[in-house]
Amino acid sequence: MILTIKNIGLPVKMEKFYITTAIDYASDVPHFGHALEKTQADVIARYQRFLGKEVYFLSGADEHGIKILKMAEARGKNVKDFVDENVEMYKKLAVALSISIDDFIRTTDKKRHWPGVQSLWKKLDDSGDIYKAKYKGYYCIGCEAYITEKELVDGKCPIHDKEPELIEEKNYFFRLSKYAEEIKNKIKSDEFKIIPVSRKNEALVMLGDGLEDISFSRPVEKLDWGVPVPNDSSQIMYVWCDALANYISALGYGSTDDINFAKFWPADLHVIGKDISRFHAIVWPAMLLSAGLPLPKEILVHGFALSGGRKMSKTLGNVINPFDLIEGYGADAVRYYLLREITIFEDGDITEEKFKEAYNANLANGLGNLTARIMKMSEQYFDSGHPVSTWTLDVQVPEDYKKFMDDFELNKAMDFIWQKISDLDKKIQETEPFKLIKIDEKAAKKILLELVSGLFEVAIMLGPFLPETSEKILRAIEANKMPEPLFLRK
RNA sequence: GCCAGUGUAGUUCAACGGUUAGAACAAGGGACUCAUAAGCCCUGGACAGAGGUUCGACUCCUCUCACUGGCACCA
Repeated sequence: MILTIKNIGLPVKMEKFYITTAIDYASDVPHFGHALEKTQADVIARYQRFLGKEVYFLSGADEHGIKILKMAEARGKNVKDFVDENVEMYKKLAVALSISIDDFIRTTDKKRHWPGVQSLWKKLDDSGDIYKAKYKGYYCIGCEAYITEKELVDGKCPIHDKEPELIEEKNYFFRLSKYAEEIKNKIKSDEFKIIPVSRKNEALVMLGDGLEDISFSRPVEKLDWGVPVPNDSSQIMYVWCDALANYISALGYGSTDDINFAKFWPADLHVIGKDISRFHAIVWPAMLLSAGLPLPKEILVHGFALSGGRKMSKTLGNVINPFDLIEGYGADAVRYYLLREITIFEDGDITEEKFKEAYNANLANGLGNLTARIMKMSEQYFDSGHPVSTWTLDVQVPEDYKKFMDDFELNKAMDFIWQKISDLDKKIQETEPFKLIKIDEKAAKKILLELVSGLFEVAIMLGPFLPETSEKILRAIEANKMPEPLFLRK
């Protein structure tokens, strides 16, 4: 690419930026919500790279736990094969959506993940925050698992219609209670920042009356699909230590090669869903404090994607498969919808009708058509005498755009870009260069140059959002050629 | 149940204690033609309900209704 961007304020020293998504539970294939979170995180990662930072973008899979064991069993599959297949689909989704992850960590990875998890456990233990105690719970023999009181229907397991036994067992607990005050202060002061503010307030409410210690392991005879507790073969780690540790195990924490850990930790941003905000706002920081590690700088809690205003569910028949949509409209079109039509901090809605409407209005008629009309004129009017590569396209990224991006207001940044697109359409209408060219060639070319510059600016701003499309537009400008239609009307 | 939040045109969102409550998409109409029958211009359409505070409320308060989130060792 010959085109260069001037004046975007590249920092002198290369800053690092460590960003993560949640690791996805490999009990099933990915659904629309996974596509949402990955895409949101991807835009932030791409924007940070654009700012000149050295970005480490991590995603991964959470593959342990009783639920996965059951699911595999129900499908008559070996657990390992079962998670392998599902994880493959998550990786496929990332590729299909152009998610620019640098790394993908799996909790079943004994070489990369387990050493980190076990090191972390030992650290917590060294701090005196791990202790053995009795755990009481309702155990359903049919399920071979504990079920929560809330799951009970008339005091019975809803699946087996049997009363569960109240049993006690010994397992390890983590002294979560010890860190409530410290975490509260860090959240309050934004030293550990939770956005949006509504989630921050929720976290503070949860911390309000202190915390109870949490169960951190399970007896191996109840659950053997997980990471073993160090120095106690009778216990397997429960989800907290195992899953949350992915953020540091991926960087080599606790292994011989921890260069990345030294370089990238603490995380600059954990992108997570509202369903797991408690674990990231409270449990994870407590573990880090206990281990003497710095807390992540920020966590971003996003909403969910609904379909027709309701949760997607097979029974309702409103499930939208991300792969189908990508196949039908292309990755950038799906990204467009996820990033603009769904507000990052709130729940958003998607239906095929809405998707198609937004696609036609904004991608085909808006961006695609604008690119075609500008580039057609450019191709025609700037022929041999105007080699495009010598143009000076001095484009600054507007402050408004930067502000929205820095605040993670992705849909507003998109709105801003589309305002530009609309302005350019109006400008063509008002100045009519296609008529002017016959009367005053010089004036027409001047206007056209402005239009191409405007399109260039749009393409640059679009980079983190629609990488493929941005690239196509930049190439078209560089070649001074009207490209193939970017988005065909559907 | 408790705590917090939301409720504005068909849809998604905006705004402010005070001239005719903005925008986008969708709908209807018009002039154009560089373009993907796209774009541009014009038009119709809304403050959940009931009280109250105020000279005046969509904006503040109370109640009602609806929805959402949190208060879970569900991942």
